[in-house]
Amino acid sequence: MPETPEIQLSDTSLTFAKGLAVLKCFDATSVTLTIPEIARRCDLDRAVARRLVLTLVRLGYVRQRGRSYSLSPRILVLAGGFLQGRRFGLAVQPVLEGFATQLGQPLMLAMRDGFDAIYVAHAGSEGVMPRLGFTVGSRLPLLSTSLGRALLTVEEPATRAALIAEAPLTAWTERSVTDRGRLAQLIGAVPAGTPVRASGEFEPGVTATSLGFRCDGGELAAIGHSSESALYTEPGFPEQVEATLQKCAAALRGLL
Amino acid sequence: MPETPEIQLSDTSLTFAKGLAVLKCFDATSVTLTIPEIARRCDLDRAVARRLVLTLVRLGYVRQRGRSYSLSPRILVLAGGFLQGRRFGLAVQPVLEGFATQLGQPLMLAMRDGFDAIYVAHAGSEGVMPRLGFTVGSRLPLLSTSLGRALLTVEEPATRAALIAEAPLTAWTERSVTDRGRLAQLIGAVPAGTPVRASGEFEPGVTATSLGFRCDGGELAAIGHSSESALYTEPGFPEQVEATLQKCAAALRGLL
DNA sequence: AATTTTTTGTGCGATTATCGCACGTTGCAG
DNA sequence: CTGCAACGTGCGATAATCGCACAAAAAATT
Repeated sequence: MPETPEIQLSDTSLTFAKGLAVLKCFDATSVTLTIPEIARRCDLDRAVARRLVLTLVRLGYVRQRGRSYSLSPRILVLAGGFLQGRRFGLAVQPVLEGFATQLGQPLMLAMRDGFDAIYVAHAGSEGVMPRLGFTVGSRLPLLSTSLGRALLTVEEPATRAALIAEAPLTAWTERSVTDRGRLAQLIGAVPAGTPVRASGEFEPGVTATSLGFRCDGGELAAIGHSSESALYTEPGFPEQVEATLQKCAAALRGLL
Repeated sequence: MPETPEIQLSDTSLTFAKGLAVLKCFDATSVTLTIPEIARRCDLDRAVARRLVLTLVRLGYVRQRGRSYSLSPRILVLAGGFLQGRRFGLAVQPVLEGFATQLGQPLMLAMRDGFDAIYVAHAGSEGVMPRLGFTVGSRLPLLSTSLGRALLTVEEPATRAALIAEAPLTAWTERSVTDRGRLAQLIGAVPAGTPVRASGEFEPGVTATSLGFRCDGGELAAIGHSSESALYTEPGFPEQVEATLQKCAAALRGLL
């Protein structure tokens, strides 16, 4: 199990949970939804879904256009609470930008959330974003990306093993590693702070190197670099990337 | 009134609204909160606050560390639904990046949310972000920034007047315009598509130019540029900025 | 260090907000 | 124009929520 909710069963608010499910069902593929659609997706009665959606409308998180509903930019304010509270704008982003321009290559930062790695920041994004369409909040598969695997290397051994055993394992390309045993070999026992490389497993022709690190506050994160695989054949390039990642991790360790 | 919720009173879920208030009270200045603090901020009974927070913990939106609670990265997934749904990663960001590098200057994109302008994207952020600490989801005052005022210029005249009359008006610097009458002169009657400039009103020594636009889908947005005021004395620079903003707005109009 | 005072965590019954059925309506297709 | 299906919404029964009261912990005071 990824999180340890310590089994707090029924002193949680059911209505609130349903409401959050409604909010969550506005995802990347569902820009606008009608009330019946929402009810079906969340397995709610139409009347219930209606009341919850109207609550979101009244509070400004959702906009109504005729009979269809869509998220309003206000949802970003919630994310802003997280980002600004941890000083992503003031402290993290500048560090990332600095090392990205020094390396001349994009860098990205991710944190784990359950079975996913979540994109939390990036710098020098000219190359990577248009191709993959990543934004803040994008979810990456934990086991099929170097960022995700790097996050695993700093996890407690028990958690690491559990995640390798249970996290979804999809074949994205023909080079994807789909054998959990092989994954355990790759990242099951490496010491924390080992750079992780993946070539063409998630996206053909793209190689990525990532480094997980444990922050002073205890938070886990991973920084990564992604570029065309060809670049990695240039002498010294992999070493340069890894050195930058190490320095960047060291700089970020105290900030989060 | 900014939004028109059309007075849907009591077919909204009270519990859900309270839960969202709890989620919202984790803002930039409150990274970690205890249950009693949350209860006080949201004016809730401690037991109620507890149940709502534990719900957030169980669903993974909040992390518990001893007696204090803080947002988890999962909150970004909600924002990701908005960002990816509108193709910010795939379509919007590349356009922004393109024009930003062409101009050699940072560009930023904002949308209105009530009395605030909300930062939704930026490109070429080396200069502006470290200084102001803006992130996706940052809230800017509508009347005191060029981005905010540009958003007003594309609003319906009635809404525009209402916002000029009612939106908060804080003096950020000594150059801030704090007279609503003067603001009405500046932006109350200009035609949609007029660039808006502000010099040192929000931040001393910084001049910003912004342009509001109405997208094909009806969404309102504004793109802006911000730089040291000195740059604007170079001949041709203001014109170059405005031309870029116009082209960028035209390119974005069909995307949102 | 011991005691007082304040603050916090949580069980339980009354009450109230919520659920989901039912009906009336709207949009769509034949 | 008619029939059908999907949708929006009032209302009573019911179950989830509220907030009090108590216990425990922490903090402040003596």
